[in-house]
Amino acid sequence: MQVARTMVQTRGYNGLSFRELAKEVGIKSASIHYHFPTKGDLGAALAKRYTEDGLAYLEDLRTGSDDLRVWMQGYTDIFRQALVNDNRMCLCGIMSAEFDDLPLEVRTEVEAFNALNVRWLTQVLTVCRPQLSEEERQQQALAIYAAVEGAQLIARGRDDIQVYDQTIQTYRAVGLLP
Amino acid sequence: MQVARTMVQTRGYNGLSFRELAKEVGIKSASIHYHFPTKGDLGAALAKRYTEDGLAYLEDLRTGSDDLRVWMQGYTDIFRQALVNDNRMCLCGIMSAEFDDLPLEVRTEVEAFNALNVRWLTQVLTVCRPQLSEEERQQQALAIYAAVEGAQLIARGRDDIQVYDQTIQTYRAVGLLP
DNA sequence: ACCTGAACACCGTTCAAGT
DNA sequence: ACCTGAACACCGTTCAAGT
Repeated sequence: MQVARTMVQTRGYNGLSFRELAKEVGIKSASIHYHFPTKGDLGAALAKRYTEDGLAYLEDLRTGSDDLRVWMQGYTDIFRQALVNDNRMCLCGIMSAEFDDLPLEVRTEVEAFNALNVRWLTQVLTVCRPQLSEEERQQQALAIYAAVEGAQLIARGRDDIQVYDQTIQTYRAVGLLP
Repeated sequence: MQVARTMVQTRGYNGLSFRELAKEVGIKSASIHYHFPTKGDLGAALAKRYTEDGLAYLEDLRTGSDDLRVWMQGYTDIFRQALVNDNRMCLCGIMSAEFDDLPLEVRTEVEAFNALNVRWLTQVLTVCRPQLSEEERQQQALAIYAAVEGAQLIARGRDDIQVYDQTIQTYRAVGLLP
C-alpha cells in the first residue's frame, strides 16, 4: 500500500498499475487481486488509510500545541511536504481531478477526506474567529481547504515549490488563512 | 478535437482513449494517429487550442466592458461553466494533477495556460489595485488563479456547484478576489 | 491462506497496404 | 492525402490450478 500510495500521488488513480505495482513489491499482479479484488477496492483502501493518517497528524497537531500559528503552519506543511517529496500531490486532491473515473467506493473515501479537512479547519476557526456563525466558519474552512489544494495543484504544474510558498503567503496576507 | 477535449475534461489525460475517441468520431484509432502521431501530440494540441479559446474569451471580456465586477464575474464564470457542463474540469487544471504522466510537449502547453491566466489577472489588478508593485500583483494573480482552480477541484469532488459558488463568494468576502 | 499462468478484452503505437 | 487491419507490448480482471 505504501508503494501504491506513492504511485497514485505521482501519477493519479488512472496511472496506478496492478502489474507495475506487483513488479515493485515482487509478486504477480494476480496476487494483488487476492488482497484487493478490484482496483476500486485498492483505491478505496488507499484513500481510507490516507484519511486515517491525516486525522492522526491533525489531531496530534491540535493537542500538541495551543498556538494558532503552529496549527496553520502544520496544516499547510503537510501539503507542502507532498510537493517537496518528489513533486507529489495530495492523494485525494489528485483523485478529485479524476472524479468521473472513480468507482463509487473510492469517491466515498475521497469525500471523507474532504470532510475531515473541513471539520478540522472549522474547529481551528472556532478558536480564532469566534464571532462567526458555525455556518460561516464551515464555508471559510471549505474555502481555505480549496485554496490550499489549488495552490498545491498549480505549484505542481510548475514543479516549483516557491509557487506554493508564495501563494500560501499571499492567502495569509490577504486574510484568507488565519 | 471537440470530443477529445470533453473526454479529457471529464476523465483526464490518462482517461483519454484513442480507440474510444475513434469510435465516437466514426473512424479507426490508427487514423487518428495519422493526424496526431502520439497521444502527447493530441494532448498538446488540445491544451494549445484551449489556451487560445481562453485568451479570446478573456480579451473580449476586458475590451467589452470597463466594469471590474463584470470582468471578475466573467472570469469565475468560465470555471463555473465547466462544472455545470457535465461536472467537467478546466482542461489544464486536470492535466496539472497528472503532471508527472504528461509528455513534455503537453507540459509546455499547460504552463502556457497558467501563464495566460496570471497575465490576465495581473492586468485586472493593475486597474483595481494600482498601489501594489508589479511583483505583488503577479503574486496575487497567481493566488487568485490557484484558489479558483482549487474551488473547481473541490466542487467537482463533491459534484456540487454550490460548493463552487460559496467558495468563490468567500474568496470575495475575504478580499482575495477583487 | 496465499500465490501463479493463462486467458480475456482493453490500451497506445507502428506499419505495410489500401483508396 | 487519408484511412485501415494486423500486430506488438501494455492494462485490469478472472479462474482453474498449485502450495
